[in-house]
Amino acid sequence: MTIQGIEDDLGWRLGVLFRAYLRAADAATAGIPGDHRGRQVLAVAAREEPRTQSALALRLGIDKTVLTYLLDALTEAALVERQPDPDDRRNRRVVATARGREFLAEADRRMALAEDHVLSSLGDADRATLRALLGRLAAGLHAADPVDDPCRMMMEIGSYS
Amino acid sequence: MTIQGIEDDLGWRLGVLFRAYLRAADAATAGIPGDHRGRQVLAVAAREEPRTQSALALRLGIDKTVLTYLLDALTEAALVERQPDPDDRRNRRVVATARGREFLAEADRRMALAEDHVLSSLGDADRATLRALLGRLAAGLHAADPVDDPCRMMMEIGSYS
DNA sequence: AGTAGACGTTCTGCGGCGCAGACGATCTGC
DNA sequence: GCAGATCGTCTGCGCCGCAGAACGTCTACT
Repeated sequence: MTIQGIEDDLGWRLGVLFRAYLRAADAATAGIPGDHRGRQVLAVAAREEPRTQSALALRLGIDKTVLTYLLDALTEAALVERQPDPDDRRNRRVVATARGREFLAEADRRMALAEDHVLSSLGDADRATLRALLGRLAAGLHAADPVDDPCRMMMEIGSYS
Repeated sequence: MTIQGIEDDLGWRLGVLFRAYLRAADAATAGIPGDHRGRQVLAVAAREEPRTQSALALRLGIDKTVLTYLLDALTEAALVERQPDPDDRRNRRVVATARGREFLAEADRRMALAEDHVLSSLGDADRATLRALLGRLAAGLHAADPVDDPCRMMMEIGSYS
């Protein structure tokens, strides 16, 4: 009924959704160091075994300095290990331990429930549609991510006022 | 091709999208104190004139202590004013100045371009679908927000391990 | 072989923000 | 009037993104 309320704002919608997701995800991953981020690190470590920590951080979109102490915590909990790369001793391969894989399986089970909780406003078909659209969008954005400088976008938009 | 890559994760997709949106939005709102958050405050102030700062903060999902210095910056730039409420002198009504409304109109124009940039992977029909789904989702989540304690969700999920 | 530059990881410092707690000013119910 | 609640502000804590430096390691060039 409002002329143009804030709920029409894409940023507001994304913010509300993202915050709700974060709270649900952190509740579902309580017990894993780093909560939802720890689970994401664990998931990539278990399923992709990235060659370098930088690659892992870039993939997750988190800062490499944050990944350092996230890995410290996960290592201390014996969920992952930093293995020296014999081919290039600068690199640290991050691999999940057996215990880490168990935690990941349990965390994934709980995350599925948390996601259902967040998406509970939508029916099954709409959830699938939303996931698909988000997937295409994120894939495109992540591919363009390293190159995506605001400067170029600003050139499209033009200077202020 | 991966068995279950991280790009299948809802959280990863949301994170990539949200971060991309934030960067685009902050670039588009450069010049407004508080960047994209300043614009949101300005938008609510101009279009809804909330009775209290608490209501404004709750509506935007930001912390009231953050809103305090966001309003300080916006006030110093003469975009909004804190007006004492004659009915209840504890409250501060936040209203946009004429200059604030001009800035908001310009910012909205630039934000529309920034959104197009973020959503450029999608066709017009898919963008509309995504916006609609996000709108329903955010509306439901925001309505449940104040009551949405992780504890209740955890009861649905069950205890760990 | 030797050296300069590039790369990966870690550490430090800065700034922003969510969160909890405290405080003064103000309103409301008894 | 007075106790308790509410609103706005301030302070302190912790997390995280970002920039920069330091150190070990690899690569390329001479």
